[in-house]
Amino acid sequence: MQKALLDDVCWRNRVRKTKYICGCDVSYWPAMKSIKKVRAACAVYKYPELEEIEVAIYTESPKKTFPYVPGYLSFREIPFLLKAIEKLKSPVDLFMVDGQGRAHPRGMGLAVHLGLLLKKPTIGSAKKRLYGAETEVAAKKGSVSYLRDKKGDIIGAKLRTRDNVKPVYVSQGWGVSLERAVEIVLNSCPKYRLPEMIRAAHNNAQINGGKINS
DNA sequence: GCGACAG
DNA sequence: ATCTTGTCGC
Repeated sequence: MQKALLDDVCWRNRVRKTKYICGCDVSYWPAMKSIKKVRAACAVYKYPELEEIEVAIYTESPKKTFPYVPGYLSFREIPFLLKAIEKLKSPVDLFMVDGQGRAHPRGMGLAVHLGLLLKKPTIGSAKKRLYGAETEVAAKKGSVSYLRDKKGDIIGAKLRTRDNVKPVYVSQGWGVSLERAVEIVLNSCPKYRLPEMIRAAHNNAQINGGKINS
């Protein structure tokens, strides 16, 4: 399915106005075996001011969830993400997800798949590498190095969003150039390692603030 | 066969 | 991903 969907992907930049960016994330409880609750959250932020405009949350107690399998995260999280996204009332120009986009074994990471379904520009911002050859990136905020596939083509970027802090992996989703994606992610990290809208989505998706109870 | 492996 | 606990740097 991922290989087939790749034909519909637009790597060209077709984004002009990015006044409203929505960060998305999903949390599970418990995390490992027999998941009882899943919560997806979306946080719309005004860009580049980074002011929160709206938050939408969707919670469910699914009988069964698609397992986490590296390379197939889309099938596990997209169903929940769509539920939270459809609750949004405010307009969104671009979606940012916590995961890879083009930097994926088949070029079909979560961000790309979601963009195809929504027909909206998307960007993938991940905390760890999934695929691609990487090189060191300078310690200064704003520094970039690139992720390449086996052919040597660039499929993503390793971006330092804070001085001396572990970099984030940025890659194209749908309809956004890598250059633009890197620029947007960097402008969304004024004080923390991760983009503000993703941090907000992550926080709102938390089911038990770090405790085993409730 | 072995190592890697988003969340 | 989630949970726990401790340490290091600005």
